[in-house]
Amino acid sequence: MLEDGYAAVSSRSVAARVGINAPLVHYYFPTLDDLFIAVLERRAGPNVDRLTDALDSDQPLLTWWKLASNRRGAALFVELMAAANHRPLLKAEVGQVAQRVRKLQVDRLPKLLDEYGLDTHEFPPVLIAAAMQGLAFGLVQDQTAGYDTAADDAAEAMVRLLERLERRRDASLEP
Amino acid sequence: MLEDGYAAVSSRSVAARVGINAPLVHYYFPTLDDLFIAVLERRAGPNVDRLTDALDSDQPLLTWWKLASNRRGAALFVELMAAANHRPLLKAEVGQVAQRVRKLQVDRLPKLLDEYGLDTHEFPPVLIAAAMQGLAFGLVQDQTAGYDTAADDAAEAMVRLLERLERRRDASLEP
DNA sequence: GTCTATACATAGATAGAC
DNA sequence: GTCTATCTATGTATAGAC
Repeated sequence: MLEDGYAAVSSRSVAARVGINAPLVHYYFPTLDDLFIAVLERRAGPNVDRLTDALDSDQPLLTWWKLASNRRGAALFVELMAAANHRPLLKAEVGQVAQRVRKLQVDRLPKLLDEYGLDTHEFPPVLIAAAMQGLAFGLVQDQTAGYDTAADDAAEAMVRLLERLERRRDASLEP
Repeated sequence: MLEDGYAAVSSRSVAARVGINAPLVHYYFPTLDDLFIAVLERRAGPNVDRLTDALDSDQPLLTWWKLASNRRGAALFVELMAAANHRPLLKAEVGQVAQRVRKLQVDRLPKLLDEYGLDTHEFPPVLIAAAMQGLAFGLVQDQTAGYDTAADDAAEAMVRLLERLERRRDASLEP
């Protein structure tokens, strides 16, 4: 899926990779939808756990940012998004995962933003959440594609910005 | 492509839509790569022009934001990204377009950010550019998928934030 | 330009032997 | 569980008539 795109995932290609025959893939996953959904499910659980840990860590925003900047995760996400566009069952699953993640973030952000000294009226939690995810995704996508070095510069600037915020939070929490 | 994903774009499916025969598609576009690249090229030109106009308008950031929030554009972008993952020729074209857009943005942002009263040291142009694109893309993607209303809330918050910035710029430009 | 006919690869999925 | 054999649909692409 990462190498050749979701369209290259077939019972035959999967079977060849694992060294079995195509019909056996259908024995475990009756339809390809089942297989795609299984891929999503297997990733979703651990990722939600990692996000939870990040938001509970010493440097919530910075740790979250690094998590969201994972290249494999972003690449897989593109494929799942594109695949979901014409696989209704998969689309519903992606939607459920997205909601769980968003809820987790929005529940914890009000307290965190306050600690960072950010005005939640000017920067609503839901906007911060979308910005973190969207920006990380966009930068990683650019970096992976290797279009130019602008994305690298932006990523470094973002890390510096978050480090400043973490220092500010530390200072306000332990005066 | 928007309805069923890039994988559903075949000489047969395209021909059926336009009411011609499959081989005729190959007459105009020898390979499918040529067809995908033509789709990209036809969109790219006008979009770069629209972005240029936006950055030259009365409300540069707000106009740019609305442009970046276009649903059709975002959906098409997902498909082209995913398709480009396993079509080297298309990938190179996407890369060139991305560079042109990024350069346009980064060239004009320093002056604009100054007018908006934003410190370019704290918020480098390349970071702002990536944030605008990434955030808009993420929100539109969520909205199109219809996962929940969080994306709508975030989009509204973003527009309000940008409107405040535009007012601040107006005040500083015509005192 | 546009068509029919066709070559050839690969897809999803099932039947049934072992 | 795992296999072989197979059905049927669809894909990219080309040859060659009109």
